[in-house]
Amino acid sequence: MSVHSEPGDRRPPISTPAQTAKQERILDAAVQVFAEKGFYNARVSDVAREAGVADGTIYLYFRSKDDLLIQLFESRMSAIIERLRVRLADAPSAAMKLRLFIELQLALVVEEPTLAEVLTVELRQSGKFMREYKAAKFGEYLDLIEEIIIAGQRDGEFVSGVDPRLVKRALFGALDEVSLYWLQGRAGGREPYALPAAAEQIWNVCARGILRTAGAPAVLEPSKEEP
Amino acid sequence: MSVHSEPGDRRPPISTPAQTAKQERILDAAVQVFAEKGFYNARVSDVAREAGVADGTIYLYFRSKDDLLIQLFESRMSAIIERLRVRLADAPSAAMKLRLFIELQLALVVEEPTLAEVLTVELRQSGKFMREYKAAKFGEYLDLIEEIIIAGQRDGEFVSGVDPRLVKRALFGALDEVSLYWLQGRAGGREPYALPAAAEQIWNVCARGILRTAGAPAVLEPSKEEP
Amino acid sequence: MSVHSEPGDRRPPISTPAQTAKQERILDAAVQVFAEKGFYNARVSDVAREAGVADGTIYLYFRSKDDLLIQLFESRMSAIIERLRVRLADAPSAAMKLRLFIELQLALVVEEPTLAEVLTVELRQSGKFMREYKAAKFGEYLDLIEEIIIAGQRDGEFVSGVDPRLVKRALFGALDEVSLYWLQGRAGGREPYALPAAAEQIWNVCARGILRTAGAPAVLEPSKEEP
Amino acid sequence: MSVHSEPGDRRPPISTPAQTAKQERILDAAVQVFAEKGFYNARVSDVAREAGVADGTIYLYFRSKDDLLIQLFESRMSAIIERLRVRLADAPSAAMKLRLFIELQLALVVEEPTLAEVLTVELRQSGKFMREYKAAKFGEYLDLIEEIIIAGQRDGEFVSGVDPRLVKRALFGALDEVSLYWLQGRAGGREPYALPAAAEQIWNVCARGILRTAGAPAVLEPSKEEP
DNA sequence: GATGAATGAGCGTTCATTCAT
DNA sequence: GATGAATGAACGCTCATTCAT
Repeated sequence: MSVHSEPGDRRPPISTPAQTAKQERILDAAVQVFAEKGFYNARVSDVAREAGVADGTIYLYFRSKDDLLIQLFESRMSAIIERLRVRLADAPSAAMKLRLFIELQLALVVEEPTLAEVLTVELRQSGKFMREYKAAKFGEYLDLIEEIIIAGQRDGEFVSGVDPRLVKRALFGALDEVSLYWLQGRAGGREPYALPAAAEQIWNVCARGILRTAGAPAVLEPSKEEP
Repeated sequence: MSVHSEPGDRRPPISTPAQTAKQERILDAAVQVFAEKGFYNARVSDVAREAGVADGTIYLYFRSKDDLLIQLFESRMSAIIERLRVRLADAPSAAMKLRLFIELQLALVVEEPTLAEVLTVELRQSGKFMREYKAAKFGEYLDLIEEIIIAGQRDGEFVSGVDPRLVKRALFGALDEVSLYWLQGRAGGREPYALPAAAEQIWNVCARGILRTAGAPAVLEPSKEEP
Repeated sequence: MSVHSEPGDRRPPISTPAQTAKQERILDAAVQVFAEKGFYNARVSDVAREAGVADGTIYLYFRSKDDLLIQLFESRMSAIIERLRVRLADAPSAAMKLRLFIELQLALVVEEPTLAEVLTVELRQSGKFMREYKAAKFGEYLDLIEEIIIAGQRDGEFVSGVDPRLVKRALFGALDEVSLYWLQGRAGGREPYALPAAAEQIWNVCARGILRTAGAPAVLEPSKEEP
Repeated sequence: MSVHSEPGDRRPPISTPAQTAKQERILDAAVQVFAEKGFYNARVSDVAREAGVADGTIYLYFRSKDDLLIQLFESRMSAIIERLRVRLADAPSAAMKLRLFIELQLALVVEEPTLAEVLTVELRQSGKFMREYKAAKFGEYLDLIEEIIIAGQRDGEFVSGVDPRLVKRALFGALDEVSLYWLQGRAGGREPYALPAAAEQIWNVCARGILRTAGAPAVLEPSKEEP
């Protein structure tokens, strides 16, 4: 498999006004198929069948199977980022933004588990070759966290002793793994914890840590009653 | 394979005393190759060449390419778990154990980055089919965290408001992602943070959270000066 | 094949009106190749080259190499059985039918020696696994003989002291071996007997036996002058 | 696979006085294994395991897997031919000899079904490459029949209108196929006819044919009461 | 002589991609 | 643009054969 797209590729991505609906159909089908079988075990013809198009049609909209995964990632991440941006704008403080981010992130997993599965599990799967492509949108996503941390530190809400670049990674990893476990438990008939409750717990740990100490409340109040 | 092959044909794993060195050679080679190319993009003959054996020799020790990955995981995880257990036994408190766990975990990444790469990145890659096999050793690994949390809650060191099953996942995910980013940055010429320093920051967040509040020190002292 | 493949993945046989010509091309090629090299020594790519298609194309029409052999057998035997049925319908008596069967059978070997070679030699070759598949069409073929014997016994033309199930086997075996020898002699530059003449002799032995006895003509007259 | 033995082959067949017992053990094992799985589906290591020797030991006694089959054939056929010769010498007439041949042949199948299976089924299987090797011993075997026929014709016992070269083939084929069916039925839980009774019927057909005619007994008396 | 671990050529099968219709 | 039959490179795995011990 060619990992890197050739510069001389003949088939440029198409963006006809109405026929992009078909491109979207293919992307939706890819989400389903990749979530079910994994990227490497999914065949292009599986995606085609799921999308109700011919195998060759895939190649009118995507350069390759790899490109399908990349565009899937770009497309879905853009929507998620946009949505998060809008929602986060309303939160009055960095703490509230961060808490909301956690809640929204896990809510997304509940609302669109199939998409979440592909984004969390299968995107890692593509290993080496995805890393270059992933960077753009994935970095933008992570920057949402970083911006919150930086703002919180600047405004004195957050301690300054932590590197925002580290925290964004750690928080993303925590949410990702918690989501993954929930998704897999969902498929395997296991139900370890409710994701909304998990969001609250994760926030609490982020906010106050797990050490029991005098003079500091162990848990923050729920978001609705926040002053 | 043709219609005629009996299911019982499978070559059982060998465990000759001295020749198991060859099995180990193959596993080491697999770590290198899978880390470099990813499981799905690695060919069995790549592993054979790296191990300095013929292709067919692989199949004297492993049932299939999949089995090679599974045994790799089992073998390496067992060693890591054992090592962690021994080191953690010395720590005097749950807090110290947890801090040590984080440090040791990230130290492992620095010491054996190739192994870490396979364990964090490529094992997720095998997607659906690895999940069953992964369970055993991976669960054992996660239980190391869970046990620390439970003990800490029982002894009053940790707050009781968090589900240990959730925390173990979240912490693992955080460490995993932080490791992954460090590993990838290493390959890509990027150097975002030193892993030992990252361990300290992660511990601080786990311990005290990121909220700046009066009456509680924002950062815990480094481990050497810990009472 | 890897662990992940669903059992239902199998490509079903296609039966597009015009493209079935390609299936026929492949079967013809398989007859040639199997006759020349034998089933086990023939490679799928040999058949593909002979048919003028790519290797993968074989698998658009046949599930496996084994399936190719099975379908070859079914297809060619069906045609032969049909042809025999039509020709045998005209024969006025059981004796004439049996004689005609022998003649037609050996004539087929002369007309289509390559096909005959595969049918007599190579089909036996697939050993254990063909036995189940062979049963259907092969049994139907043998029943042509059995029906003639039974009718002849019922009508008093044939002696009743022989088991039709035995005779059909014995006659088939005799014809098969005689054909095989002729086919091999053909390839090896030997010419032991003309097959049409052999048909007459076999019929004579079947009809009257080889014992010379008074009161019964040792040989029956040729079929054209039969009253 | 190399079909033809190279003239430069290094390993000449061995015939140490006592250790030939091991060669015999291997041949016996080969009979069992080839009968069970077929020549092409049997592995050399299967034969080695059955014989209780190491894989490599096979190659101390046989040049190749093919050679093992050839020597198996030569060895077993020699024994059978010798045995038949001795028994046939006692028969007083050509007719009695032929009848005895049929009886002995089918008796052998009952006595040593495994050997019979290999000889009738699996030897055909080796297709092209066996043909050259087969000739010698197989021809000698067939000549037993031919000699009987020729003698019978010369002495006026048998009609002269049939080619002995043809009859030997036809009779062999009939016996072979009848044996094969019996052997397969034996494995498949079917029991179509007893082989001793089949011998009598086949002899009757050979002797007198199946046509019912006045002035000639339809069935010959059993062998004990033969004048 | 006997062993059996090691070899590596060989092959059946898959599937991303193309292109004639 | 859409199709899907055709392509053929690629790869996992097998097993006859060898050879160091």
